[in-house]
Amino acid sequence: MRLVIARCTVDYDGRLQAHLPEAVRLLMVKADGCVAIHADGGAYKPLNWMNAPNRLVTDDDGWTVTSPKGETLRITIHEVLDDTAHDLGVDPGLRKDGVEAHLQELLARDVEVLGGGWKLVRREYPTDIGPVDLLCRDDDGAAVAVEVKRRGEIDGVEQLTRYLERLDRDGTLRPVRGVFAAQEIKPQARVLAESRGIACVTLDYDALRGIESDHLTLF
Amino acid sequence: MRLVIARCTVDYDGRLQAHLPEAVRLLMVKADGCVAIHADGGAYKPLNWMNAPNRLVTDDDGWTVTSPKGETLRITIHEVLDDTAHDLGVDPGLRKDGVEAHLQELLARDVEVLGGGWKLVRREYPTDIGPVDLLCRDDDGAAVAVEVKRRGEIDGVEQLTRYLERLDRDGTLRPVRGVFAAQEIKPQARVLAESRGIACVTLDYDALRGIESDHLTLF
DNA sequence: GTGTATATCTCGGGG
DNA sequence: CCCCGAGGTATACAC
Repeated sequence: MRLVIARCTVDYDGRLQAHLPEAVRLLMVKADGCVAIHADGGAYKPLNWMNAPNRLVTDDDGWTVTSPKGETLRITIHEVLDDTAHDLGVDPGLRKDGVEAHLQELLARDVEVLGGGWKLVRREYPTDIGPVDLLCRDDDGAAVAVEVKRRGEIDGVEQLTRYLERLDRDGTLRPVRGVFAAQEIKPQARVLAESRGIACVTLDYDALRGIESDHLTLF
Repeated sequence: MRLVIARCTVDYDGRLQAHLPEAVRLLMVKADGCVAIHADGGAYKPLNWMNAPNRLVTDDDGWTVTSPKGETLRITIHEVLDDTAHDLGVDPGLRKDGVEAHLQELLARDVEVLGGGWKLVRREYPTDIGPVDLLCRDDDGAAVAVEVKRRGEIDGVEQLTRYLERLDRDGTLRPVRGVFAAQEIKPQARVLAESRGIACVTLDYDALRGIESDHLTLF
């Protein structure tokens, strides 16, 4: 991600036409090529932008961004006040479903729901391709990776499979079993999971909440 | 504007709950207090954000942002890779050309584009469920309600239909015809409109501007 | 303030 | 690819 603070004027011609008079602004260029021009206010929406894919050409006076759809964004740069770049890597992504987030939290508190004597090692256990929802140890001390979903579909099984493949390279964990836990598991996902030796568990959200309530009442 | 590149995890609790696992991201704090968390891709929308007004409190482990509406954004900062701040000043603002308001304005000046002898009664003619874009009288003095859109889709036809139903209750206007005017009209919208006796007109923005220019040159 | 309509809406799912 | 629907929609404007 490249961040440039510059005094600039901007002209956009595409779905409409827009013009920004000369002022100091932030120019943000992301790794996927998208460009956004931010003022120092006005919520998160930029004044002007171009979504990926597009082509950025620089010259002595500024930048020209063109998209395959025929949009053009011309940024005339009068003065550069700062210019930095950072490699952020691929983001593991947002977990946005309130129910799913809560499911993971509830399950983390009561991993014994998955098996008697199980212990939680940690939530969001990191691997180099992203975090596993839960890493546990079963009653024999064997490692178990758990993927939690609200609706269990094939891509969730694929995701867990990739994590298992990574975790299995760690000698302190190997062998790592997998558990696919969801409120509802699609038949195709169940077939795929079980063909890979991944256990499927159907979660009862209300029952988990009930368990939570019981624990809370203990205190 | 403060720009921080940091390895962080994020939890939002408000209108929903959301969680971001640990990764390197851009934290943007604008002068009005709003906070946005960007990954290195995915258009201009941040992964997570908090609009102004809000309160930002920092501690040893990160930031806590709270809004008056009871939302909280917790940013746990594991490592700071960069931290800069710039005073951008107040932006002179964006000038747009070609949005629906402009189309409506152009058409209001030249309602004869819709039919010879037509007269504008008023723009934004009020009904009890919202304003009609244009109310006109045709060459026979009959009332015509015009809905202007940049892109004519089904919901625009529904909107005009609701207005027509209201206007038709007014004895001084009844019967009221409808015209759906847009730069581009989707086939489904056209079919629905015509099935309801609503005429469709495709607008040529450049031509309307040309007409405007001609008028201007007359002065 | 509440309500309505717009947006370079964005973003994701399904056909 | 388009169509359709939801969004932590945000934003402007009228009542």
